[in-house]
This record gives sequence, structure tokens and C-alpha cells, in this order.
Amino acid sequence: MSDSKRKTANGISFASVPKVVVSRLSLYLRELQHLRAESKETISSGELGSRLGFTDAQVRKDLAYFGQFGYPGIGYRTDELVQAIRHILGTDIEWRVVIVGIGNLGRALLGYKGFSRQGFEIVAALDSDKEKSGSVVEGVEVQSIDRLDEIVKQHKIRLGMVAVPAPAAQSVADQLVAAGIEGIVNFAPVTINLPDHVSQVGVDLAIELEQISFTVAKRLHALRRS
Amino acid sequence: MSDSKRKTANGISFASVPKVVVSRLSLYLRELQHLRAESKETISSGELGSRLGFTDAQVRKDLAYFGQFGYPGIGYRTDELVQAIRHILGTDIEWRVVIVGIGNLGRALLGYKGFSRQGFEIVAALDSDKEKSGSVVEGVEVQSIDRLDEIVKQHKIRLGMVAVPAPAAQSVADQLVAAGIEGIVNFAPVTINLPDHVSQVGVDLAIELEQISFTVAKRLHALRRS
DNA sequence: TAGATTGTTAATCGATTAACAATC
DNA sequence: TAGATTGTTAATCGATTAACAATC
Repeated sequence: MSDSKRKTANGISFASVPKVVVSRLSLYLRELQHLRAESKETISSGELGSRLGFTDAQVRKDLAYFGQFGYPGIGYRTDELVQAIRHILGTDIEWRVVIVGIGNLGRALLGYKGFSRQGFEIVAALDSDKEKSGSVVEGVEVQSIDRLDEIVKQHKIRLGMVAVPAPAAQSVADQLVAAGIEGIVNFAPVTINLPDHVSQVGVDLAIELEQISFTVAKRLHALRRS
Repeated sequence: MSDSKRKTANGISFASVPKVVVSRLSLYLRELQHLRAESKETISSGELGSRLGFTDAQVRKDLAYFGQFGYPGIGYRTDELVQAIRHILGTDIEWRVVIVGIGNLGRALLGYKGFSRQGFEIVAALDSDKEKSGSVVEGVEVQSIDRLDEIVKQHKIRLGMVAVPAPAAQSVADQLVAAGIEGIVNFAPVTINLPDHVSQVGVDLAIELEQISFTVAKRLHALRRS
């Protein structure tokens, strides 16, 4: 077994992990945190998987991308696996985040408790509307987007969330990139183009509903045919 | 070619379509709607794909699950393809939606303009906190969750969005199912179990940030090694 | 017509599942 | 020890890409 695959906090191999594996990792982490809250000390791949609708083999295979975390005959120690996955996801350190666009959604994001729980701290709230500057939302002062560069540097912010209207999203994203932001979660319902060295995830609320409506409509079609 | 594969508004075959295809369909639709707004009348699979980071073959293959929509030598007529995909996704009809949980996020969802643009109408807003009953948020009256059953039947609501704290999510989901809801978008950071005949999509805002932090952290690790 | 582009088949690539020796 | 469960390999399954005849 190569050293880079040993079970350690460091030395984790990150080579070419499928995106879908990383998204499951987040689900494992969430479930493990619930388990830990219930004082469950160990869990098997089978039990963890079945709670999330995955097979035991899938759980073990996913974790195997990053090392050895389990104990044959026992399973995984909840606490250890939480720490390990947090390290893999990078959330064992604090990430500072800037939000751009303090409308309905931006305000909800500012107030969302789940971020700090996972190691994300929203340290700046920006909007192009200067009327909003100076107001305080959820303990964070809203400032003009003109100060983006300065603020990103001052607070050493690496991540940004974009919650502006679709027509403004690309321009805001460009400004974030220019300021040195390394990853963006885009809530605007439009595709944005970023250089390769900046990661992005898109969240489109209407699309989430569409995925459901497809499945429900499909069921109705099937019924009609039968 | 079988009749069920002919290019028609009806007669679309829905057999065993991968989930990832349906999610790309939503992206195609969104892009096509932008193109239509720019009065672009036709588009090729290559052009549509490259705007979204997909290959031409992928676009054509995805659409081929549902029928023939293009014109050899020409491409796809924007307007026709918008209509076709809306029909496939089921958003050519209006869906009524209930939101449960009128906190920060629930309020933002109530105010989100993108839903009605895609054919979703939020007709009811429920909360367990009776203090909130009677208040009007974004033109919708907040009511007690006790009235869920009655309201779902009265408005013929098929879809629900859950924006309650994690500990309440499963119970709320159960109540939605009991009331006859057929699909749920779950914003609570917890896995909920539903019967097979009810579809669900989970949206966890912290997980979206985790996916970004993984990629950024990975890049940092790689740099350190080189 | 010549050029462009589709729909579809076959080849390739990648992810999931099954199986089992090793281990607690 | 016997039973449980891991990590990992090989087999299977499914999705993406390449290629091209058909068509406008």
C-alpha cells in the first residue's frame, strides 16, 4: 500500500475524484453529524448507506478514494469519520465568504445558520444599490460593490455567493474573479463563464422544482397509458 | 421508427431516462429561453452545448430520449424546442405549490420571481408558529400548518417546498404526503424518507459551499505538492 | 449543389455492484 | 472462536463520445 493512501489526517490523495463522489461525501458528513449528535459511536457502511439510499459497497468505495477510515468487524467511528470527511472537504478550516446581491435571497443566505455550522463565515455583504449601503442585515453591514476588491483583500475572502438578478450575474462574477475569489456559488438563473482556476456551483431554485415536476408529470403520463 | 418516437407534442416516451439527463434538460431550457429573448431563431446542438459546457453529441443524445426536435442542416428552432422541453418537464402547465416554514428562507422563496416565470405558483404559505398566522408575505397569507390538508385539497396543490428547521423536516414531509402532495423540494439539511410514489429533491445550501471548498482546497493541496 | 447539422449506431469510457480474503 | 465488516479487485452496468448516413 502506498504511503499516500495510508489512513492519516494528511497525505490524502485527491487525484481525479468524480464530482458525484464529493457530493455523496457531503451527505455522509451530514448524516454522521446527526449520528454523532445522537451519540452513536460507530456505524457500518451498510447502515450509513441505507439511511441515504446507497449501497454499502458504494460508501466504502467512495471513502476508499481518500484513504482507510474503517475498522473491519466494527465499522467507522463516527467522530473520526466526521473529522476525516471535514478534512477532505476542506471544512476543517474556516472559509470566509462574500455575498453579492442583498435582495430577498441574499438576505436569507445572510441569515442562514447552516453555513457557520459547517465552517463558513459570511463576512461581507455587497450590493450595487447604494441606497442599501450602511444598512445592517443579520449583523453584517451592507456595502457598495465598488469596494469589492478592497474588502476581499482585507478579509482574505476566498469564496463568493452571487444572488443578483440574472442579467447582472456574469459581470458580478467577473468582478469577483478580478478580486481574486477562487470559488463561486451562483444563485442567478443563468450560466456564467469563469476561468478554469475558479470553481463554481450553480443553484437554480426553479430548476429544482422542474426536476420534481418532471417526475410527477411522468407518473401521470404512465397512469394515463395504463 | 416507432410512433412513440415521432416528433410530436404528445406521445413522448419517458422510459427510464437518467436523472442527469433531466437536469441537463432544465439547463437547455434556461439557455433556450435566454436565446429566445435575444430573438435567436435557431441554434445547433454544438452551439447550445458549448454555451453550457457540453458536447454537441450529448445535447442530441439527451433530446433523443424524448423524440426528434431538430432539422438536419439547420439545428433546432428555439421556440419549438422551448415548447417541447417545457412539455417534457411538465412545465407547460401551471403547478400549484405550498411552502411550509416561513422563516428567512421561506420568505425568500415566497418572493422569488423565478418560480412563476417557469410555471410554478406558490398558493399557500404555512408555518407551525401560530403567531405568524394571518400575516401576509409577498401577497400570500401565512396560515397554520393545521390547515394543510384542507388547503392542499382546496387549491389542488401537488408540490411542496419544505423550509423548516432540520428536526421538523421529516414530520412536515409526512404531513405533506398524508395530504396528498406528490413531490417535495426539501431545503432542510437532513435526509427525509418518503414513500416511492412521492418524488423529492434535496437542496442543502451548506453542501453547495462544501462542494466549492473541496475543489478550492484540492487546488491548494496540489500547489503545495508542486 | 455544397455545406451544415441532425438522429442514431457502435466504440469507449467511467461508475456501480458483487464478491471475498483480511481483520477485528 | 464465530460473526461482522472492512478495503479492494474483477465483473457488470450505464453514460458519453465518435462517427457517419440521411437530410435540409
